[in-house]
Amino acid sequence: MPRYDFKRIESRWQQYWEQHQTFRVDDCVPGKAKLYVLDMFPYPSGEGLHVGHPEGYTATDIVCRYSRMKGMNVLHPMGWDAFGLPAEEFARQKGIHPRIKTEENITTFRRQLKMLGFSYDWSRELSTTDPDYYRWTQWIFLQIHDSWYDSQCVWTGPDGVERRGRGRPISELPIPAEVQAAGQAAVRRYQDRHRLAYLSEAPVNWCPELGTVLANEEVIDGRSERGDHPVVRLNLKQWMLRITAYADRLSEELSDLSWPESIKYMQRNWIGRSVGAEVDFRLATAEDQFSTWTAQRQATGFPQEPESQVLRIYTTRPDTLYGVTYMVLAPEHPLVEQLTTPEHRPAVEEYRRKASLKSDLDRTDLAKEKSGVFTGGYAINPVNGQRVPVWIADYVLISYGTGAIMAVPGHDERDFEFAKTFGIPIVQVVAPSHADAATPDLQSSAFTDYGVAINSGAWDGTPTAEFKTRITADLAARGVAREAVNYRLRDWLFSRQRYWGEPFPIWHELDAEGNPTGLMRTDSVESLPVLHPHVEDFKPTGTPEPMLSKAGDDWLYRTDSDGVRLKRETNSMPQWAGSCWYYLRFCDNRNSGSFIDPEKEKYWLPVDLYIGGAEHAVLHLLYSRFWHKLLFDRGHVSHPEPFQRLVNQGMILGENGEKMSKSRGNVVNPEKVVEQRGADALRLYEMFMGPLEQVKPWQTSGVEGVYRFLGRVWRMLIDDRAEAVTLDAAVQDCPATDDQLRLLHRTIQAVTDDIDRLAFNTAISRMMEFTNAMTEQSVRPKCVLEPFVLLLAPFAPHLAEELWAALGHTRTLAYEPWPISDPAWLVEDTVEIPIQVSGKLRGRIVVPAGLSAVELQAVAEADESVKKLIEGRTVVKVIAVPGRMVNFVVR
RNA sequence: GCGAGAGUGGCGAAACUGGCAGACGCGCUGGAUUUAGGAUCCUGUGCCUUAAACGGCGUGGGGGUUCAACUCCCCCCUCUCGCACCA
Repeated sequence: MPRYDFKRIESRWQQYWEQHQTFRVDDCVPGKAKLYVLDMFPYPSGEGLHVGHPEGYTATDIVCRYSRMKGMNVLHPMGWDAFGLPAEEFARQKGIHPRIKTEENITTFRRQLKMLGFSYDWSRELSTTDPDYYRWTQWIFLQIHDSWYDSQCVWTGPDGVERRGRGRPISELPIPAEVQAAGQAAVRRYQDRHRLAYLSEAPVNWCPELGTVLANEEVIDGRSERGDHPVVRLNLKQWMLRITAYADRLSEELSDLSWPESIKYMQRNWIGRSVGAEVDFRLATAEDQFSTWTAQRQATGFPQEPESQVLRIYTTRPDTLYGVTYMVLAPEHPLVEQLTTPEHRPAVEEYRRKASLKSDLDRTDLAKEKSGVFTGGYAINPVNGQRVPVWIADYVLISYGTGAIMAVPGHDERDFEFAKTFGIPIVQVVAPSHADAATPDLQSSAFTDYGVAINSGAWDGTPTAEFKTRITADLAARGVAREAVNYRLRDWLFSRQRYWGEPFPIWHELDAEGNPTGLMRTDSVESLPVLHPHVEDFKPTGTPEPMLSKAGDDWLYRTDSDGVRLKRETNSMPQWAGSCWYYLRFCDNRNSGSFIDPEKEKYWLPVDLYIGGAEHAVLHLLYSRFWHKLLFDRGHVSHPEPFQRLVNQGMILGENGEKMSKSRGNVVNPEKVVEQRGADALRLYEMFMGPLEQVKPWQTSGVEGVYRFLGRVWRMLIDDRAEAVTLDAAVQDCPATDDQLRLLHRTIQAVTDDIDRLAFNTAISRMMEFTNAMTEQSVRPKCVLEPFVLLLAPFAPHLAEELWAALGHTRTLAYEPWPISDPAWLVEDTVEIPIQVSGKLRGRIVVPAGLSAVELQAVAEADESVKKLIEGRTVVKVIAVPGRMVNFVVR
């Protein structure tokens, strides 16, 4: 009667774990090593769980269950990244508050995850939408807002490492005397400009339909990624976080992390550090002013900001200055107005208008032909006094470097293309350094390699690398250039106009007429969280006016104790905010006095193993590191990095080998699989499919396979013809045979090694081999089966618990010691050795184990079958590898 | 274009440091049990030749190193992912 009834078994043990709080973990347990294993917490979508979720979650669960059995104190939490647009869109369509829909979705996700038997400590559950949680998200924002970046500060952190650059309290920002003299308001404005969270007016991607600005990554071909709505560029005042201040540390400190190289590469690439020079070109308004200006510069040096008559460019190739034949400004560049001559004005205006409608992403589309217009203006090349025409073109971005370039078509692909399109001269100033190298054909493509200088006056013959540093130094001495570092990374646009995100703890001061003065105040820490206001409907305003501005006056306005009238900030934070620090809150999710207790932070952090999809390579994982470093600088956390080891699970494809999607009709619903074959079967199958990090297609027949295996394990121990759950007659309390012990210990060894390597697929195959061999035995000793059940437990915990109980145990096996393999049983008495003749397999002999090379050769040579193989041949050489093979090399 | 990873049976895959290629599972062949189906158990299963493999060929293709190569080196092809006017 008791077939393998997974429904009964799984619900029984899930109830047991819940009732006994089996996986509740204490903080700071003395004498036990800690292990913090983290899953990327899900966005609880209305769709419910996807088969991709249990893949990573099962992997971490195996590691956790295994590590507990090895005696470690394991933190394994789960929560919800639940702010975001979908719930708000739903609210807009159905008129139901996003919180209600969000809670409904969380309930579904929680039920589905519990159904899979993951050993989470559910008492640590959190949602980014809980006021108790986002209270601290707002608090961290205030920490960022209260900080400035002192790039010169040299200091030693609690990790004992000396660093340059530190986020420091704004109160410690040195205020220049002239600012101080200008009064309190000037000082406050000065501070605001230096904060790590600041307001800035910049062109952004505005999506009227969604009612919010979007990050560049969220815009595809001028339309929103979500919903495919049009996106326009608007100048809007937005909150920015100064992540660029941390660019160097974010890039450099990657090297100590155990992360996939590809992810580190992507982050470094995203940060995109480049070293070059800023060079000033005097505008050619009147020839004679150039010499006056250079003489002046020689005396005063290179100024922080260029004068109004000067065009500052950034280049990584100052060695090609003699090859400059034109210059390009981004269409938005402030000097365009001044440079444009009357006859070129209409064309320039038209070009600027068109460019303003394109997003950065559109403009950087490589497939596009180069475009641009001549301004009519000229600048003077500081190396040789040549007049150079100045163009505007959208291949130069205002947001990178100085928003202006010197163009060297001979040695830059983009400039080459542009020069070809507009018939601008191309001058060669670099030649290949090897005399025998072919002369580059500058009619067909640019020569971008390093080489030696030519056509560069006295510099001719200087190698590129040397030339770069020397000419930069030379121009710097003349006050017209300086060394400069640039980053591809931009400051993080941190505000959205949505309702369903964290409100900012910021107030704007109003003057007597009710207009903003530009000065701001923050909510006190005690008054957090800033809760969401009631709004009548969730329709976007249709203007860049944030959703929160629909709130009533009681939420929007107040008068401070000093009588100053204040208006609330009505933007909200992006979804990344909550996911930036959730791993910290899991250590101490009930703390009402602080975002985390320092003792607990010190105990649990950093995360030892973080498993999730690669899609967060540069967003979540970079933002999190940034926040963590700021908290580190401000003394709130003790370790400079949050995630020590990162593993990316590979995507699970549909049965047809394509990405799973509703439109392709190849989506597998994990809940259905659990219903038909059980949670243990789903867990086991997802781990058996192949290596964790590999992309792999779903095979329903594969689920059948592991399900059959679970049935075989069941029948290996349980009499499935009996009425109740009874051990099979073959399972006996007797000593094991040598063969059985060898099998057991080999399996223990292999499964243990495989879990350590996260090679769960091979671990499972070893357990299958064990089961196949043991099932053949008519007597199956308990002392062999018990350790096996423990090995199975991390993979198929429900079945393992049930079998453990059937074996007579009354308590959960979750904390039973992990079996240890006895080396004595890992060695065989005899081994089969392949015999090769000249490298080809020709036979096999059975010999005692542990023979040395010399002994093995002697035994092989004495063997009759081997003698036959080499009969009549001349053996030139014999190679014997102990335990492996013998090779007779014959002529 | 640049960067990274990967190409092994009909399919998912294994092979740790160069040492028996294809473990384990799916599928398929034949059989047992069964009224039948299902379930379960047993058997075989890289390809070719063959009555049979103790023969030949086999890890994307070509070359090389080595007694020995999926593994190391060189060239080429294909696929996946990431980046892609960042001066």
